[in-house]
Amino acid sequence: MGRPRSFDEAQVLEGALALFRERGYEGTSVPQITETLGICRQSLYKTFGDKRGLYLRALERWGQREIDAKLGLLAAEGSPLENVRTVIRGLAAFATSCPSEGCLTVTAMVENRQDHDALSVVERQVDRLETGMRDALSLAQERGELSAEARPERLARSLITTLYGIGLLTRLPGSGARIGDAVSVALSLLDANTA
Amino acid sequence: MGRPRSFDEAQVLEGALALFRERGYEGTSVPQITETLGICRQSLYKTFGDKRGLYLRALERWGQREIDAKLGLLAAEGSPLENVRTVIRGLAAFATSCPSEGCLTVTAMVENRQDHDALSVVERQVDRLETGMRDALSLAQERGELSAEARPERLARSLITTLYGIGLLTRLPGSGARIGDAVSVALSLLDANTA
DNA sequence: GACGTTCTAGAACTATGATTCTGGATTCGC
DNA sequence: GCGAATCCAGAATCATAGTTCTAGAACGTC
Repeated sequence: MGRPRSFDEAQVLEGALALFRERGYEGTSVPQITETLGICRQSLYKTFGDKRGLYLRALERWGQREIDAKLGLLAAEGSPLENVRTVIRGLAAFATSCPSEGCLTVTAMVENRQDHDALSVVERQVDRLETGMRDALSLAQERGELSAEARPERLARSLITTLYGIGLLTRLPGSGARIGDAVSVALSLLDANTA
Repeated sequence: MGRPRSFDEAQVLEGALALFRERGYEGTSVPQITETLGICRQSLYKTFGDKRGLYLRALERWGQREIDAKLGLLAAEGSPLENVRTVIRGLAAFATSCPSEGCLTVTAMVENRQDHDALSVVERQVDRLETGMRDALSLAQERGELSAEARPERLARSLITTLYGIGLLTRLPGSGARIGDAVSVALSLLDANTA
C-alpha cells in the first residue's frame, strides 16, 4: 500500500557518512545532504526523524563497518600477533593514503562533547576494538608468540591510544612522517614482547 | 585621548579560551562570550576584528602557553631523559584530572578541517613540541642516557602521536585506564632504549 | 571646559540553519 | 479505478547565528 521508497536507505546512509566525514556534523547542512544524495527533505525527516537521527545512524554504521572489518582481521586464522600487525599497518596505510577522509569516530569524540548518546556509541566502538586487540594478544601469548611477561590488556590499551592518535593526526597535513614512525615504533614494541 | 579600555585583553583571551575549550568554536556564541567575559560586542569586534579573529588569537595563546611550558621542562637542568618522562607524566596527569577541559589544539585539528590558517598554527605548535622532545632525546643520547641504537627523531614522533592520542581520548569518559596504560607503555619504551 | 575616542546597552540587520507545511504527481494493494 | 501512502518541489516558519548600527555615558587630552 502506497508508493515504495525510491531510494536505498543504506546508500543514503553511506552518502551522509561521507559528508559528515568530510565536513563534520555542524559543517554539513540539510540542504547539502538532500542535494548531494538526491532525496527530498520530507523523505529524510520521515526516515531518520531529524538531522541528528541521521547522524547517529551514520555514526553507528561507520563503527559497525570499520570495527567489524578489523575484528575480522584480528580473529583470522593464522598468527594472531601477525593479525595485530596487519590491523596496525592497514590503518596507517589508509590514514596516509586518504588524508582528506578522516575517521568519523575521531571527529565524533570532539564534536559531541556533551552529547551523552553519541559519546556512548563512540565508547562502545572503541571498546570493541580494544577488546578485539586484547583477545588477539592474549591468544598470541597462549600460543607462545608473545612472551609470558607481556601484558595483553596493557598493550591493547596502549595500541588503541596510538591508533586514535594516528586518526587524529591525519587531520594535520604533513604528519606523514609522524604517523609512519608511530606505526614503526608500535610494531617494534610488539617485537620486543615476542617470546 | 579617549576613554581607556576597561578590560584586560589577556584576561579576555583567557576567558574566551576557556569557553572554546569547553564548547568548541561553533558551540560558543558571541552573546555567550560577551556575557561571560563582561564586555560588550563593540569592544570585542573593535579589538579582535570578529569571532574568528578572537578564536585564532586564543588558539595562538594556548599554544604559546602550553608548549612553552613543556619546552621549559624539556630543557631544564638535569637528566634530559627524565625531563621527557616528566612531560609525559604531567600531560597524562592533567588529562585524567581535568577531563572536562580538553586541549584546544586537539579540538582545533578536527574543527578546522579546511581552514588553512588555523591548521598551520596547530602544525607549528605540534612541530615545536616534537622538536623539543627530539632535542631532549638527542641530548640524552649524547650523554649516554639513551642507547646508541635509539633513534631520537623516531621516538619523538611516536611519543607525540601517543600524547595527542591521549589528548583525544580525554574526550571519551572512561578512558582513564587506556590513558594510564598508554603512559606506562610510553615510559617503558624509554626504559627499553636506555643505555 | 570642549573635543574626541572608547565605552555600554540595546535594537536592527542579514544570513542561514533546521524543521514543518502545502499541493500535486506517482505507484502500490485491493 | 480507488484509496492510501509516498514521493517531489518549493514556500513558509521559527530560531539563532554573526555582525553592524544607534545613542548616550565615561574619561583622558588639549
